[in-house]
Amino acid sequence: MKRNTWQREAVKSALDAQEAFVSAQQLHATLRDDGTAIGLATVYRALSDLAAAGGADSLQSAEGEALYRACTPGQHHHHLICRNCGVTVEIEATHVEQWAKSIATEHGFTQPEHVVDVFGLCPECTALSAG
Amino acid sequence: MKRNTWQREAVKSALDAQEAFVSAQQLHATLRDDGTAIGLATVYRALSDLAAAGGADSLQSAEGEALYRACTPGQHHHHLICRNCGVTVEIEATHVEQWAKSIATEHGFTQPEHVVDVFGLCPECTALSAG
DNA sequence: CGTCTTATTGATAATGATTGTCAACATCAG
DNA sequence: CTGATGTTGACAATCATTATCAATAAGACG
Ligand SMILES: [Zn+2]
Ligand SMILES: [Zn+2]
Ligand SMILES: [Zn+2]
Ligand SMILES: [Zn+2]
Repeated sequence: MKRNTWQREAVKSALDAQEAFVSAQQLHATLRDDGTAIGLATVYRALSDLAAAGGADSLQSAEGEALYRACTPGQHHHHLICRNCGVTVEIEATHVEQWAKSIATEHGFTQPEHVVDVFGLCPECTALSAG
Repeated sequence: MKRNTWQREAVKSALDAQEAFVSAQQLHATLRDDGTAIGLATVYRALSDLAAAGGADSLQSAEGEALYRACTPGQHHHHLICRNCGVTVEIEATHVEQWAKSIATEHGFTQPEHVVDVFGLCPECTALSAG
């Protein structure tokens, strides 16, 4: 049976406070800086559970790090992510969903899943890099 | 100046011989099994260079491993990949290209790039898992 | 409230892919 | 051929993530 611990709550609200995708390491550092003594392994476990339960989205950075972000549960969506500051916008991709399904079926593939992410420079980072 | 070595050639043709995405480790093992004595670090370097030069596609497995596959240079495309055996089909995604560009522009993001991959079970693996 | 079962924690070790190091080596222009 | 230097490969180092496991604490039950 699953128990409620302040650790899991702490991770959840620390994640809610982020507006960008963050790694387990970063979130752990943030928690520690805020005076929350919590184990690194616990943060990993909490994030993993959150993602599995649909309470968080996860993706891999270009370097292979696992990044997490709070999201509205039950809503399938994708992300537009600033590759400089990490700020993230949730986006709908209805056409892409259907395209992915049909392209898989066309080739006889079953149980299709898809990875769809768009990376770019957000307006602010664009302005900075142009300066 | 860049020099030609048999090692780089060996990696390139070993990659050409694969019909699925493979990791550097796997390719190194294959080469060794074929009697080609080559260093692991060299395989990593060769694959990295190949991908940078556009001679190979790369993606990250769900476990975060970097996987490579030979591809036709200059051709932007995406992949439909069997999550069981790794067999891969190159797919066009014209609509998705445009969607990615416009969704980025809509939100003021510049220099958009995108990660689009479809995973599923290939016909053969579907048959096996159904048995 | 006290007790008991057991899920959870967290310090630490272990894992495993990838990268850095650097002396020995091989390529190729001259 | 020969020298300058790009490349190799064995090995160590990194670094994110996972496994261990004794100690802890949640919460069901009486
Ligand atoms: Zn930004
Ligand atoms: Zn989708
Ligand atoms: Zn398959
Ligand atoms: Zn594309």
